Amino acid sequence: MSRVVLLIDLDAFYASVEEREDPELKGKAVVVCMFSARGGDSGAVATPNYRAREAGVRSGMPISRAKKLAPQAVYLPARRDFYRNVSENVMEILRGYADSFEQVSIDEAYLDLTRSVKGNFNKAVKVAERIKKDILKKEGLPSSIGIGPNKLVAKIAAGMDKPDGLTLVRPEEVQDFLDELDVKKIPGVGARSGEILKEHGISLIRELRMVERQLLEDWLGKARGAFLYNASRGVDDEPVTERGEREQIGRITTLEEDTRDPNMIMMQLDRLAEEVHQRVVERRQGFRTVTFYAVMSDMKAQSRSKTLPFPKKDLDTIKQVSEELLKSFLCETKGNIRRVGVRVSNFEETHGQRTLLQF
DNA sequence: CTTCGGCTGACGG
DNA sequence: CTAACGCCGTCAGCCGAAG
Repeated sequence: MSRVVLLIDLDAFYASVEEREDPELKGKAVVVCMFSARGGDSGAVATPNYRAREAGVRSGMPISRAKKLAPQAVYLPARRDFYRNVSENVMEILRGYADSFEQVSIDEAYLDLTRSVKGNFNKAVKVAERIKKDILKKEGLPSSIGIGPNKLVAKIAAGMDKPDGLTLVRPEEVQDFLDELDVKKIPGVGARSGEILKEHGISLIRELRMVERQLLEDWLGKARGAFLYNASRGVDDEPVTERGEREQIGRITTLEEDTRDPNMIMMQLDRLAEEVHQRVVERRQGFRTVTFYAVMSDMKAQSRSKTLPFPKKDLDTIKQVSEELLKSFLCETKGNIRRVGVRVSNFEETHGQRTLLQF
């Protein structure tokens, strides 16, 4: 029996939450922004609502550019903690419908319904309609749903009819559905991979399907090549499974001005370290790796990391190691820094630590 | 040989 | 003025060193 997989995507999530909170925004173009510490319009668009998208505003776009396209829009600062809370409420609702559940981001989740609808896609559509009504009623948020025999197809289907859409792709329809789509519709094919495929004369999934696996691996790397070989055929065996805990915890910020003054940078780094530490404390494990991250004036990113012999969980370790990494970074690198960040990873249980330190 | 550590870059929300 | 521009997180690839 075919699997039945749903991908639920909350439409323009941040903007929809703001619209829900302030009815005055209804009917207006709304752009939720991440403003940097530089003041003015420095920063990027997090989420434009669909009205703003009509004007050409897109996620990730500089705010200054968005304002040229949509000067009349309402520009709001992102309230991420608030959105995270709303997201948790929505995810709890969704979980209740699923045989198995996988949250993939703040606004997206996969549900496997194979058992509960006994492999019947018509029933799955009914469930999807109920889910959409449910989150609209309980949380006041619109959503789009894709239904397919696997995560890949469900995800692409969800993007076909937004906002407030519902798209079903039955197993027997998968190949026809995919064939005429642009390869960039495949999740994992972004600007770079799309460019490489284009250079080889490939723009449609139909054309991608004609390429030998080995060739795709040569062009795009072993893993991506193999993935695309399967994806072009609608084949995806990835199970819908609950995600574990984060593997990295990090914070990054934009400096008020580009600099390479260690004192200025350390002030920010200490602040970031404290926020990272707060989140580490909520976790029962310690980290072994600390990474210092810098974006230079030319926007190029670099990082330096250090792995400790034993897991640690204290603030001082984060501060001291990141300072040490910053110092050596400044020695080895020229040019001013625009953004800095600190990240911890490589989580491990700390309990065995004492005996190992005895030596 | 495999695994780990360090780093970069692509990708997505 | 050679474009502008956040803040997350995941994964793969590559390289050299270590086991």
